[in-house]
Amino acid sequence: MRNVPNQLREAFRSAGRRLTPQRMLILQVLQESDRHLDAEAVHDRVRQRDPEISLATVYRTLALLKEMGLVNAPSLGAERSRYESAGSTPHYHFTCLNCGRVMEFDSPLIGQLSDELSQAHGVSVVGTQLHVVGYCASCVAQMGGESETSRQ
Amino acid sequence: MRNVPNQLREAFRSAGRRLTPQRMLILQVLQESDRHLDAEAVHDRVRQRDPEISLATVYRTLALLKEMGLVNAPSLGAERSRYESAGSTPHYHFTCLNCGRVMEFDSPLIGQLSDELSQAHGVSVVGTQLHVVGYCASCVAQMGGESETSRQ
DNA sequence: TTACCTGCAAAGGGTTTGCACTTTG
DNA sequence: CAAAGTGCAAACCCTTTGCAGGTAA
Repeated sequence: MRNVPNQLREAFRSAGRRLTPQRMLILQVLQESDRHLDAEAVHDRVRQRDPEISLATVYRTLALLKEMGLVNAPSLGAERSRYESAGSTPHYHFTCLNCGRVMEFDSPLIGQLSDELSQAHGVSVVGTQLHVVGYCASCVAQMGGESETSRQ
Repeated sequence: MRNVPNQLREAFRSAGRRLTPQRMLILQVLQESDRHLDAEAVHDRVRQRDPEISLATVYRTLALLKEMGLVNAPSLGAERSRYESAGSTPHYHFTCLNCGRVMEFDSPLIGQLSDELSQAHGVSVVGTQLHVVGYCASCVAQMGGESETSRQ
């Protein structure tokens, strides 16, 4: 467990977490992969180097890494499915990671994006879905200068 | 079961589906709600008018309505969570509705969109997720001038 | 009349957790 | 050493499904 980037060591230390071989391995697998992996895929790859590692540890580690900001979970807020009646104007969503508030918005840029995509790749766009996550104005204000990353 | 918009009737008829009271109720609840509801929330509301309706029916109906394009499920592809190492360039996806091919792309417009959102609403953007669906170039060519609209 | 639907209850499948043992710092 | 982490297996929870009895068209 040497040859570990100090930055990484430090990230764990300052978060009061331990840098275990399992965690390093999982992080490594994610870094080496160029595509998004689900927990099971991570588990499979990790087991090639450490057959003992459990799926539970993979889940726990992914959650931890995500919390630490070392890993992104594109399907952020992997909450249950939500539905809305169609037919209304297309709109996009912003979800606050702190308070969970969902805001809808729209922008002409999205139309531009469709056009750009059509022209560049010759595709025919039927629909777009945009999900932005971050912190809403009031949570930003409330958190002020705190450097703590908040839990979702 | 009269006073039903003919358009709706027709939508079901042409899809070879039946317009049952349960389905109408569910659709109605979704239309009346201004926020996204998960299956359980839909179930709760629907039961206020028909205590007999089951959660299974709600799930089946939501799937059907989504398939018919009458309902949107923002969390498209409610697949399992996927993870990627943070720090890599953000990328977005285009999925072809015909052949299923997935293409990744990127555009500066997305950055602009974040900026726009930040300025307009004072939010702090952490990440964006864009999913575009449509038909890829080769499928468009192959399908030629067919006018059928496809389901999302 | 007959597909298609519904309710019920059980099964699925991804994710989380309790527990006893191990390991990091 | 004490606190954190791990493996295992059971528990969870949302969602799906098999079945037998309804029901729209």
